[in-house]
Amino acid sequence: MLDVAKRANVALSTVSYALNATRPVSEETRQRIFKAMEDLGYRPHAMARGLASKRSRIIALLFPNPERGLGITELEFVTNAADAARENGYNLVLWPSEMHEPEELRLFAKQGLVDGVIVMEVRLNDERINLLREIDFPFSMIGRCVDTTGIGYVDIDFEQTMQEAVAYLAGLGHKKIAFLNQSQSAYDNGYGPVFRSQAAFPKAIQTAGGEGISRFCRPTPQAGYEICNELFALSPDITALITMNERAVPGIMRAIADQGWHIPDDFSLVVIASSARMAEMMTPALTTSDIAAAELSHLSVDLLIQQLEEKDSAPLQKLVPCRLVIRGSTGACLRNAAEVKRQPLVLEGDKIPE
Amino acid sequence: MLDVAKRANVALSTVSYALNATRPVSEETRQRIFKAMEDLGYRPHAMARGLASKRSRIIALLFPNPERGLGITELEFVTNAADAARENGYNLVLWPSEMHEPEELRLFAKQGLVDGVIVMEVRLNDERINLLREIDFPFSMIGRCVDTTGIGYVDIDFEQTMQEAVAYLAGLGHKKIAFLNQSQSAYDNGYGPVFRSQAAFPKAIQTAGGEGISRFCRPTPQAGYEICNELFALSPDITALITMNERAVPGIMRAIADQGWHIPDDFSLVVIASSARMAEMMTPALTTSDIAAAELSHLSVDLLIQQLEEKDSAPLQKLVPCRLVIRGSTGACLRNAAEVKRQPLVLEGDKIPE
DNA sequence: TAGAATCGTCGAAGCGCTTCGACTATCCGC
DNA sequence: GCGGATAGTCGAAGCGCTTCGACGATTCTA
Repeated sequence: MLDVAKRANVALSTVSYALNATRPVSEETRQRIFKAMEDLGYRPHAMARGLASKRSRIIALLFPNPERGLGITELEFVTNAADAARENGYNLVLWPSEMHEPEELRLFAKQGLVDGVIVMEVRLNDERINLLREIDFPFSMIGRCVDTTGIGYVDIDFEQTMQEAVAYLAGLGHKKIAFLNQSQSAYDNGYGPVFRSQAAFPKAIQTAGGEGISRFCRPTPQAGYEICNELFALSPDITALITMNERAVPGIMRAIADQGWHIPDDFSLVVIASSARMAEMMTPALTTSDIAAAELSHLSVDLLIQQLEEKDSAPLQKLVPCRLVIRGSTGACLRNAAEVKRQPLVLEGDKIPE
Repeated sequence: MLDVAKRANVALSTVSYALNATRPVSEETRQRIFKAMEDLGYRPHAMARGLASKRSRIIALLFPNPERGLGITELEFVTNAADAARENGYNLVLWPSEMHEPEELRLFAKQGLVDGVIVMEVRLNDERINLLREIDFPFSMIGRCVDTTGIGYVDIDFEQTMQEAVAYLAGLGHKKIAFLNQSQSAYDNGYGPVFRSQAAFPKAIQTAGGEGISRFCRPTPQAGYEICNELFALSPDITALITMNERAVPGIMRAIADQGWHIPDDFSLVVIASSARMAEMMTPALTTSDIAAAELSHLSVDLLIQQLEEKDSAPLQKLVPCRLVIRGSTGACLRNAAEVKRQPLVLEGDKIPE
């Protein structure tokens, strides 16, 4: 840096000002400095910069153990967070779940390596959040806890998402709709999506009219199979099912087939808070309500960085609904129609070149 | 740190020596120092440490755009790399594909933010590797290029993986086996897995006896469907198919069903370089050869760090075969048997609690 | 038992930046 | 035409660590 300064005939500090725009520098000098940097192939040293300015321009993503779901959505979160960070001139480090213990987290926060963190898979009552608040460490959330006053978050709009899914099915003529949530234990542990969708379902049913029935279900095909069998035995008049349990889907489809029903003519299936990738793997391709992972992820990063750079601005909070994508697993119920016109099978996913 | 030193009645430097074990410190003093650190809740500042020592203890993962495959494996790579880094006292930053341009990469390497990088999805002739070699920046690879002299890598052992898959099918009595690779363009672009598996297939067939036929296929259900139809028209005596093309699988299964064949009684299907998650989503659950993503990822990190810490040790190179997991999509071919005993349908994936 | 080797510790000099206070030159309003 | 802003620049003091050379105190060796 000293070399750059010499070559441009200015003081060391002026180079710094030109670099960070922290103080005005005449256009002419600026040009000269940048030219010198170019000539010398100079790059400011990240560590030195971080030490002196007390801002590392690194943020951390508190990443959960990828256990539920298919993992594609999680991957999208990660890659998009890294992208968003990069666009803002930041770096993104991954802090795996082993670091989420409050004590560990406190230590890492104190290390000064990162300027702030993004917390994923926030529980309704999350001790990580409590800690971060307590030590006044900057953060934003993907998901949200109960008391969100004064902190920034983005989350899926479960109400809206559920509303749309139910309305769509009701519009198709379905009168009795089932909802298969994730596991009871996830609900008991205060996992937000399970809690919120569980609450949103009856509301949506009420709005749309008709009848609803909901169940929890462990994330396995077997569990999906069993619960659906129970459900169909109890209420054979169910004609459509909404689930947020990706892992159970093969079991659900199996149970439907066991009833002698054909999707979508006899039974409609929609998977919410899912991903397009997985929907396209099934036959028929599944109607889903996809998580806008890229958008959520980008937003959460922007939120945090905004908080980091302008301390005055009120933290943003935003809900993003899932995007309903209609594929081959939904339609009007023709189960008891005299003459059934079978729909052609939909093989989706042919939009990706190569 | 000065406070710690005072409290323990030693010099600043002695605290540093105790912390890093760079010079001997008497057990007694050490105890006193650590006690003082504990009392004061002291944590060394990562940036300062990095600046002074010229080692940031941060490594970067050059992460590809997740386009092919289902993304689950990629996710495993990422999370396990972060874990492995943590276990070694390192942090892992993600460098998305926008940073892979040689010029970008050169700039970031110069910034001194990271000590080394792990390159994923290495092509046979990869300019990122050429650059890193040229500027003598520490790195290791997941995958490998053509000339691997003197550099550390881990990769899937495609020969072994293919060998096992073919041998397994041959052992079941299959005489004519097809292989559906990924796209021709991936092959032309020098994408290692496509290239190596393409070479490994005929070899494996030769070893096992029997007949083989292979095709490239774009990663879409539609493409899988079309190519299989061609294949079956050409050689109706094919009784088993191996594919490395996850995205094409629904189309493949559809084509098999269109022939009136039933899996696994009439036709066997195995997906190689895949993931358990996806196999369990299909009905029947698919026999796969799973990528040991966790192992590969861990190894690549260990490799890099070892290189970083002891410059003398020769770089390790290691091939890890995929793990063949037999599920419901493979069996002896009963297609022309007089009396067919249909196998019970396998619904897998019920091993994950909750 | 002298000299060498080793152990444990200290003080000080940076690492490559940012930022603060100070200084000069220019511009404005009245 | 004079006081007070403001633009543009400089020098120096750190940021919180590591590491080097030095030095007294032990222990070992012939």
